[in-house]
Amino acid sequence: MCEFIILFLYFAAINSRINKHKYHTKLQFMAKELTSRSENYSQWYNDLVIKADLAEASAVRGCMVIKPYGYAIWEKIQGQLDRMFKETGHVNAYFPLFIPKSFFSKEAEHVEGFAKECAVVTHYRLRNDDQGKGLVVDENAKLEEELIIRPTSETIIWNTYKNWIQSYRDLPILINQWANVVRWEMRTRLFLRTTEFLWQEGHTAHATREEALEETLKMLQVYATFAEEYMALPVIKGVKTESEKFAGAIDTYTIETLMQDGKALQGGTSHFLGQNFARAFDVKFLNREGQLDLVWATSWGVTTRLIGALIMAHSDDNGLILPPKLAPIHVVIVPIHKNEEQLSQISAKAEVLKKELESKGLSVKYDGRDTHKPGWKFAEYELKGVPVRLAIGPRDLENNTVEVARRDTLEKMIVPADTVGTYIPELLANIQENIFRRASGFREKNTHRVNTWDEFREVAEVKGGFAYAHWDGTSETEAKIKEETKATIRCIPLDNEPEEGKCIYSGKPSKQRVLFAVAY
RNA sequence: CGGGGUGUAGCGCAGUUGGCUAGCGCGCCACGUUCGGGACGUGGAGGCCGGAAGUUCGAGUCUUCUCACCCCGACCA
Repeated sequence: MCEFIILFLYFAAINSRINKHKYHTKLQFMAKELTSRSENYSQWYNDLVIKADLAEASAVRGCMVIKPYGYAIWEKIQGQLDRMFKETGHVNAYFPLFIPKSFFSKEAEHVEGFAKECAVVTHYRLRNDDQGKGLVVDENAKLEEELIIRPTSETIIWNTYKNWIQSYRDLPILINQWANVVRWEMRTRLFLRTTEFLWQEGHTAHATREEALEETLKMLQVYATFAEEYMALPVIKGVKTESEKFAGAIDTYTIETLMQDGKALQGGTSHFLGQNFARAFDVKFLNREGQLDLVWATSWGVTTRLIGALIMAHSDDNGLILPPKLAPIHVVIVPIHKNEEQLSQISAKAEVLKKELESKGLSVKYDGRDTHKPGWKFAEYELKGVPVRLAIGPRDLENNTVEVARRDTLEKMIVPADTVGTYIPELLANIQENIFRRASGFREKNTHRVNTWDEFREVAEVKGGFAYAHWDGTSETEAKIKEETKATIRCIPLDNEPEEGKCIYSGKPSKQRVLFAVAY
């Protein structure tokens, strides 16, 4: 308690020192060449992915190259999620990219759901054509059984689990894998929907229904915590309707997020698979009572799509805004100098600050390149969403100060150089919080409780955002609503309060509101 | 997979009723002056005009086919 008070007073003292030197400037310039959100939101997104150097289209239709800066964000996401999976008792493993076609047909709903978008390997050899047509498929090298490139791994995994499980003592199995999957999509967009994408898929096996259900919800909560605390993205947890659930699941749980254009984006899913896959692959175990029983299953995943969510939730017309906890670079230091001598003095000072900040666990980049002017660098790092920028010029050398600029608000202030080591970590925490608060505020402003069909249509077709509305619980009504407005039921929220009402479409009685939105 | 659009230098574009050595801006390279919000000057490099076939004395330009990408629908994380 005593330490706490001392610490508090210490920070208060620093803050008052900073305030003396503080000035605010709201910057009005626009980043060159970046389409504004109001002009064309979807173009803004495309521009941003390219200009921030996150990814680009590849020579392969529908597939992207994730560039180093984009991949660095994915590595931050992976790193944190992997820690959280381990903390909840999971281990990593790896299963094959190829799945024998026959495995797929074993679970009826599952095939039904994925058959339309599978890439299939039919041959295993190429040869040089005798007629000079170049390299051709060797028809003599046809596979006995075609291989599917995994769109998801339930089938190969449950085929394997069958051999691992004999008794309740072999359970639970709590495995995750980091992998790539392929789903042959017609229309693709960088990060949001590509033919090949990276993801993580957890596959667990349990002795009881209760335990599997608990696992499903536990991992949903891991995703929700990750989204809110790391991505600074508020989520709504819920369960999918029959028509929106995973092919082969009993229930699909989801975290739903809202993007700046008013469209919803599913951030992660956790499936309660019941005994469906155990039945399909004949995975039985001897329970404590000495009876054979089918194993209970879950699976759960998030994909590189999260990077798309990160971009669309927070960024502005100047470029990316990354939450500090997922930013590859926390702080960039830019020198401002008139000559070589000044540059070397400033560099020396910058290196000291860099070391100090790095000792606090921050990732710091000093950009001492002489090939670009400071203004160019400012714009560049704003485009890339680096949360904090320090600028050091001759005036700062004289006054022993640095200029601190925060990316989320574009505010600039002068602070004493000696306080940087304590001030910056605080500022980063503050930015993380502010971004989350801003996204939450946006979501609140764009969440509507609607009671009539007209109100509903206005949200779906004009205003955008989430609509809480009564629904009669039938797939028919759900399909009609989608057909007429493009809005879908994102989920039935877990924290729903029961409420008597009438379905906005059919007028039939309803016991609760469900969450509707037009979605990505 | 249906409807619409675009392919000319790394990127964004111009290129006339078919005609001479295919241009412009940005970027790139060299040198110099600059550097507290995307600097400027001078010089330079860079093109099988998406690909194939055809019409023609002659094709970036006309015809056919093909491929890729973008936008709108159906499908999806």
